[in-house]
Order: sequence, then structure tokens, then C-alpha cells
Amino acid sequence: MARRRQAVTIKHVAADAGVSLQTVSRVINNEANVSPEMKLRVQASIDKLGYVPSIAAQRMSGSRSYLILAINDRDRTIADWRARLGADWVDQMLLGGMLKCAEHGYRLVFELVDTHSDHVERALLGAIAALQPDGIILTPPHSDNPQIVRFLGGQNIPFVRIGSKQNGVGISLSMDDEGAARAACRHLFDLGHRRIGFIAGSSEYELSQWRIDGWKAAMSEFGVSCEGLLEQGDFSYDSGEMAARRLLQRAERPSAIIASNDQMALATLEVAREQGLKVPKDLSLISFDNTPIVRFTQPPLTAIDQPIAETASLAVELIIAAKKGESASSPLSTIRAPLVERCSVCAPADRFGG
Amino acid sequence: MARRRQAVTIKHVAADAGVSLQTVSRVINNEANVSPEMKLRVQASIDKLGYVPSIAAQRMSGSRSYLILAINDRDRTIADWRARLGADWVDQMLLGGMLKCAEHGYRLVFELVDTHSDHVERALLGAIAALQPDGIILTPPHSDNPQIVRFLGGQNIPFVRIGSKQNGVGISLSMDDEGAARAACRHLFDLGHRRIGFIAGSSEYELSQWRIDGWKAAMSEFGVSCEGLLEQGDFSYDSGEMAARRLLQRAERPSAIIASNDQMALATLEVAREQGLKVPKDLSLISFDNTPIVRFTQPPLTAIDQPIAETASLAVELIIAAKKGESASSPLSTIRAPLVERCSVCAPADRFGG
DNA sequence: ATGAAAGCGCTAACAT
DNA sequence: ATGTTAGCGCTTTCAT
Repeated sequence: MARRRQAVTIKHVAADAGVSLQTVSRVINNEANVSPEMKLRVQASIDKLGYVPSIAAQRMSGSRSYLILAINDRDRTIADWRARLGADWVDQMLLGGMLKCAEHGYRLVFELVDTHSDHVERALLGAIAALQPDGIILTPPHSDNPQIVRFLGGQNIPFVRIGSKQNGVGISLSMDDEGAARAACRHLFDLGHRRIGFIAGSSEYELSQWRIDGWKAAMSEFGVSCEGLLEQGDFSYDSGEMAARRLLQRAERPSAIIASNDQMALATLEVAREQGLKVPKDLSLISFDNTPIVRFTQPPLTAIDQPIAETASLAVELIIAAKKGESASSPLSTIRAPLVERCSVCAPADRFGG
Repeated sequence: MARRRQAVTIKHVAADAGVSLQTVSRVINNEANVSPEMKLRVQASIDKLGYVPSIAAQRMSGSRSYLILAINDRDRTIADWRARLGADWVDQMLLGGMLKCAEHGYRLVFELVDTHSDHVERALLGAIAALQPDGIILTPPHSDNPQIVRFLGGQNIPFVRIGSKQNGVGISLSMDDEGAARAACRHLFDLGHRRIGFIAGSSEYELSQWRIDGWKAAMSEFGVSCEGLLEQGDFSYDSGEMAARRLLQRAERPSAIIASNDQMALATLEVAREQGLKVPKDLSLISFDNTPIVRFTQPPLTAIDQPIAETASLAVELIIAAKKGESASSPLSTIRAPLVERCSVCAPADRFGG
């Protein structure tokens, strides 16, 4: 393949408009100190020649690469893809992140990093050195990985930690998991449920605890005991199955269950079916995440939506702002996670759900 | 944000190893004319310092950017993401494409382009000029868009056209849609079906015709008439619903239906339910694509798998090979699309499926 | 087999 | 408000 040069460079534009390179550069970057007429003249040449700046050259000279790195967990992502179960998280990140990037002339580069490897830093360094991104988006469970966070803290690159509430290095950004769990619990309570079970997610993810906290807070607010109503899962279908079994074979079985993700809710649905319990008549069910699948179960599940696209979009905005503002102040934003009502919830058969 | 320089550059390595920049460059690029000892010495310095080449600098001087652009249809992709139905196509492309890229030190950059816009060329030029990718992967319906293909043909960048069989500019790569349709039809025939209906996809996609061709070829081979058994859809759920209705309200209704994608199969399933037809007892159903959703319908659908990951992986390989070989010969590869058996197919109630 | 010099396209720093 | 100069990190070309 022959040495492929840029077809139209800033030089061509400068020559065409009869100005210096610097002036063209100023117009491209929307900088001050360009007279309106000059700006128009240069822009006309740019349009005429179809000039587009080379990000490689921009990166070489200036400090911007117009690349934002979205880092996801390698094993989990690949496993989801392989299983061909869909990877809603990825899709929604791309939706929110890519579109926002495009608005600002940036590009989102999706990268997989193996968390559990000893070489996390190596992997990160590789991506950073190769791409020189203007910002990095971390997703759970990376967001609170001390090794990763510490390393990035020393790199002088703005980074957003999605799903983290730990203030400190980087910009923390999380969805309102606790509030959402609380709202789900209240929804059930208002319908008359009292024994509301909860299946927790993997403790590797901080948000698991927030979801538990929300449920506990709500229960305590209602003056209802949590005794025997909390079971540990790890987000996998199997763990959900076991947790649901434990919950449903109790003498005083719950009249409603909140599962910390969709897979565990699916498992709960299956266990209920096995035990001859109709959902929602005999058991109400609310899941977290609202991935595509919950619309196609029987019955379709009421679920708490995880607003990933919105979050990714905000992450990009915060990075670009940090880049501009020359400083990355940490607003610790929280994004609301709404409850999507479908058909897996109703009032308990015997009021006060015993 | 302060001007952020590369932490470790080729200069540091050269100094550390006590050699010239050129020698380091040769080692990085695995070029000839480096003595084994020298190579080892340089590699040791690279490892010690944790040096990773900057792709921006590599692109600036040489002809490689180590970036491969995967171009997808903007409207459709965003619509799928928005609907939160999952976007299996995207996930599978990333799976196959990213992993293969990573093997070769490349990165896949996912890009959305609006086909229907008058400014397709502008959009493409923008991406090409900005990124200077080493190759481009086109997906349907872009793969056969004459405007796009013509434009890329003049860009001196290897590009793969997934889902295209038209030889000519670029490298064509397609899944065996015709063979798969034929196999699906044979599967039904062998079980005793004779009246096998077919719901076609949007004619904007060439593969729609291939799928029809496969079905027609099989029917003709069996000596069965296609009369009244073909209905046009456009891949949307609604179009599938209408097509299924037309098919199923015929006096001599089909005992089996092949739908050109999963959404239309879902619609067919729903129409059957409405009309009191049990699947598979009263109606056998096979869909195309095998997206995540077909495992969760009642019953789970037998489907033809679209091996997108495998195809994307091969696309990347072909691009890298073309780049290396300094020429892009067009092998016109075809990838097998296997039938995944689930529960939506059985022998017809009355043998010879009238 | 190794090295030196030139230059890729752009922007920061410094003129004017 | 505009222009000039130097250099980013690397590879290409051309020495040796």
C-alpha cells in the first residue's frame, strides 16, 4: 500500500484562502483573534476543498486527540457476547457515548481490559500510550478498582468513574441505585406487600450494596422487619435460582421479591413456576436493569431501568468540560433510575402479604 | 490541561539501549536487518521502560494508523439501541472485529453513517480524513450502495463489503444466505411439510433476495409450487405481522413458515397465537438471524444463525492481509450459516402439510 | 547491519 | 488580528 498522504491539508486551505497556517488552525479550533471576514473566507476554502483535520497531526502537536476511551470488563463483556444473550450495557454505552462524542467532534473508542489480570496497569498504559485519549470512561467493576484508579490518577487524563460514589481522584458518576431500590420497595408496599424479599448482587460491584441499602431503608421506614428476606446472589442466573429457592421455601415466604438484576429475576420467575406460584398473583417480582429480555418473559417484568445511555452521555460531557476547563472538578452527579411498570407486580393475594 | 507529552518515546528507548532511533523502529515493526542480539537488547529496553508506540506518530510518518473503521447504518442502529431491543449485530461485530484487531495490534473504531443522506461521501470523507484508517468494513445496506462503493474505490484504502456478492471494487464477504434458506426449507420438507411459506425481507438488502432464492430453489427441487406462499416484508415487526396474516388466512394455509428475520418471526408467532394456531403443532416456524430474543419466546424458535462475529473477524483479517500484501485481491468468501434447532418446528399434523 | 537527516500535518509560543 | 518558527514521535529515504 503506497504511502497514503492526507489528500487535503491545512496547507492547501491556507494557500487557497491566501492566509497563514495559523489562521486556518484558529478557524478550525474556533479560537479568538480571527476577524469575522477572515473566518468566513477560510471556512469557505475549507468547505470548498472538503478539508478535515487529521486527528493524528492534531494529537502530535496539540494536546487533544479527540479520542475518548471507554473501558469495559473484558471477561464479562466477551462472555455476554459469546453467549449471544445480548450486551445491553455495551449497546447503551455506545448509544449515549458515541452520539455525544460525535456532537463535539470526538470519537469513542471501546476498549476491553482484564480486571483480574496482574497486568491491568500494563493494559491501561498500552491503550493510553497508543491512543493518547483525551479522557477515559471507567465502568463497573473497574470504577472502584484501587489499582486502576490510582494508576489513572497519575496520568493527567480526565477520567469518569461510572457507578462509583467514592469521591477522590477522577469524576464519580452514578445512577441512583439506592433511590431506585427504595422506590421499588415503596411501590410494592403501597400495593399491600409486607414481606418483600431481596436478592443481592455481587459484592464486587459497589452498586450491589446501594441497592441493598435502598431496600433496607425503605423496609425500616415502613416499620417492617428484613429478617429472613435478604439473600445473596452474584448477578448470575444460577445464583439467582438458589437465592430464590431459599427465599421461597421459607415458612413465611415473601409475597414479593426484588432481584438485583434481570438474570436473577429470570431465575426467580423460573423457580416460582416450578413451585406452582403464579407471577404476579402469588408472587410479585421487580428486577433491576431493564435489559431487552425482560419485555419478553411471561409475564413481562416490571423493572428498574438503568439509564446507561444517559450516564455515558454525561460522562462524555464531563470529560470534554474537564478538558476545556483545564480542571476536573468532581460534581459527583447522580442519575435517576426510573421504575418501568409491566406485568409482574400486583397486590398480594392475602392483604399484607404474609 | 497541560500539554501532555508521551511519557516514554522511541528516544528514551534508543538512549537506554544505546542505539539509534531507527534500530528501535525496526525492532518495533519487526523489520529485517536487525541482528538477534540487537533485537534482544532493544526489546529489553522497551519492556523495561514500558514503551508503547504512539499511533498518532506512526500514522504521521508511516502509512499505518492501526485503525480499522467499521461503518454501520446510523438510523437503524440508533433506532435499535433506542428501542432497547438489543443490537445483536453490533455486539457480534465488536466481538469478532475487536478481538481480531487486538490480536494484530489494531483497533476497531465503530462509526455510524447515514446512508440516506445526500452527504454520504462527506461523512465518509470526514471519517477517513480524520482517522486515516488502514481499512474499512462496510455492512449492509452500505455494502452495495453504489455511491459509497464508488467513493471508497477511489480512496486507496482496503475495504470489505459484508453481505455483498457483487465482485468488483473492494473485498466481498457474505454469509451463505441462500444455502441456509435452502437448508431450512429442506429441514421442513424432510419432516413432511409441503406448503412452506416464506416472508421476505427488505429489498434494500441484497441478502433478502438470496434468502428468497434459496427457498425457491429448494421448493423447486422438491417439485412443490411456491404459488401463494411468498409474502413481502421489510424486516420490521409490523411488516411481518401483515405478511403472516396474509399467509395464514389463505384457504390453503401453509403448515410452516420461514421468516427472513427474527422480528418478523416474532410477529408470525403472535399472529398464529391470535388465530388459535399452536406453534409448532399447527404451524412450524423458522427464523433468520438467531438474535438473543428467539431463545426467550414461547416456544423458543428454531433459527438460522447469522455468524456475524466470524464474518467480522474474517473481514479484519482480509484487511490486514491486503495491507500487508500491498494488494487487495478479492477472494469473495462465503461463511456458513448453521441452523439452530429449538422448539418451533415439528412434523405437520396432517402429513404432507396441507 | 546500523545510523543520520528530512519531513508527515498540525499547534504552541512567540513575534509583529 | 495575523504571521513565523520550532517541534511533537515516528518512519522513510538515503547514507555508511
